[in-house]
Amino acid sequence: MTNIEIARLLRNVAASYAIKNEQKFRFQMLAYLKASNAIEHFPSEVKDLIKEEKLESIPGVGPSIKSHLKELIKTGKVKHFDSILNDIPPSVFPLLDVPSFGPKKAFHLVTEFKLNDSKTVIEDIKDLAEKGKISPLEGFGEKSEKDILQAIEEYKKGKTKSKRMTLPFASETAELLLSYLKKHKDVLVVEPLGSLRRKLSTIGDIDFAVSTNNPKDVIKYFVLYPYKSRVIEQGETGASIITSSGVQIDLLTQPPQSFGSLLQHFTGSKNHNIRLREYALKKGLSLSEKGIKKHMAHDTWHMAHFDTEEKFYNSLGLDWIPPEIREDHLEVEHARLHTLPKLVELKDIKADFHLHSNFPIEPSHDMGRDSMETMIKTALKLGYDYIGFSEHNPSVSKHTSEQILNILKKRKEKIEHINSSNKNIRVISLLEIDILTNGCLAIANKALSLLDATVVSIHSSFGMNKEVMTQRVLKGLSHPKAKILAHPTGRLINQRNGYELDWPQVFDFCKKHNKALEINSWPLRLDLPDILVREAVRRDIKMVIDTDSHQASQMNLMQYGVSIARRGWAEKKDILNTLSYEQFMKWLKS
DNA sequence: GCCGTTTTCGGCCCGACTGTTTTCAGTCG
Repeated sequence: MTNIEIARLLRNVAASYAIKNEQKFRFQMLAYLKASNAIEHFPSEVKDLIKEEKLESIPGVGPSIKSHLKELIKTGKVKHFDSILNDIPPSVFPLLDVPSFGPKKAFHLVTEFKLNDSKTVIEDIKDLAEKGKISPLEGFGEKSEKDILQAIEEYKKGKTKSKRMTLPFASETAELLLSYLKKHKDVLVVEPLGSLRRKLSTIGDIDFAVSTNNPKDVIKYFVLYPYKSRVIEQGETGASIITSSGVQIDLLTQPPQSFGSLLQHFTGSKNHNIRLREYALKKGLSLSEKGIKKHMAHDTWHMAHFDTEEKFYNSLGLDWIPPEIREDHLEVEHARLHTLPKLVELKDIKADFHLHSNFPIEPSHDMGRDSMETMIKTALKLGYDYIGFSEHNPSVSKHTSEQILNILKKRKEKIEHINSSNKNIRVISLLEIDILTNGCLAIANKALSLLDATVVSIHSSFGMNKEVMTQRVLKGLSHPKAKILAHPTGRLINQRNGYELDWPQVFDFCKKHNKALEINSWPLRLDLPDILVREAVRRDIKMVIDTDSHQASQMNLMQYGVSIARRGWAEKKDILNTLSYEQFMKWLKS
């Protein structure tokens, strides 16, 4: 059973508690939701943690849920869960993925109409709404019946509660609206926030905070956005719309003197804010997007306002926390103790090691579009001191080993020529080499000896089981020339999950043998994922941030890789392409 | 059911919005 499946099961248990008696089981419900959320995003699989006796390292998993999870993995079911879930028709749960459906509404409709088929329940409700059978029910009306149809329509188009867009797509969508909002005279400051500001690799919906003294007109203007398809809600301080491309955009406003609190609140994450409010509550303070409320004598409250985020955090006795790490992963503790990491920044980057030029290498996979010279020019513009070219190895099936040797000799001469004629930048001769299914590198040692080092990666047979795949990767990486494992999980966001690896074993290997893991900045990869970066940082594994550019214009994707590194708490010392050329070459030959 | 810089017991984040109500319940972020 995967973490995602377990998380769903726990979510269903929480929903069942809410349906049975939300008041009575309020805290059980919250506890199960918390555990569900934590497990869904935890870097190690529950079944592995059980083996390693480390289940309690998941925040929100205590003695009770721990024993339930052990039972689940051992027997495939949990008596306690069954006893809770048994009273609830299973057809309630698929509805929880539909926007605007929560446990109560789903249960109400399922029992009212005796809808017992989980496979058809969404369609069944759609039929009932179309026939006008829902509006007469107590607690429902004409409008809510229409809203149900709308929500199901959007669900079927793919806007489920978990469907997310890629970071660059979200950035472009945000940019359009940003320039629209800035045209309004009462918009003093506008910032894209939420998951976009925290630089998640995927974005759910786009949030904006506006500083204004005239929220009414700003909101009116916002909901008139030409590319909107409809308005979801509209209030006095905020509104939500859906764009014609199906993206939800939320807007919240505050006057300038409270803008800091608004930024803080709207940036999230939800879990970070919950942690922060729990922390504040112990000091007798109550936090919201309006400011910090302090309980005074005679049951009165004093509200403190903050125009900047720094002042907001500082007034709680905390250092300002970079948005990328506001995920309730101990950052509040570190902020209190003044031990937050100094995260790596884009300006620290001095090199890029994963560049595909158009050198005629007759590669095994896609070739680059631009010449080495063009990419070098771009590298200089980006302020890099050195770069590494890593074209795919020449196709093995189409060449003899002699031909491969000749191609690489020519490439070596070319790079040597570049280095002797251009003193502004150093070029390292690398290659991205396939790790074959048997763990061998795709080209022979004689050819490899023409290179400074190699980047290695998996491009075939993704379906191997975890143990075999791990041995394959480690064997490939054990070659003395292999120094960097590129896009280590092989995932493509929204397209494929990547292969399975035994991560503790991979980390240990890298540490012992001086190998680096790549953080690949390609928008659909962003691989290593942030949670594995965090684990690598904890274990002092070195990483490199690369763009995997196939043309010069893509070299500015570096920013996304840096974002992922920052989300994983990486500092300058963790990232090898912050080193000087000499220091890096020393590592490369180590 | 979880958790600890007042606590191993007694707390548990906060507010907005909508629809259906006439003071609230449900959902969301």
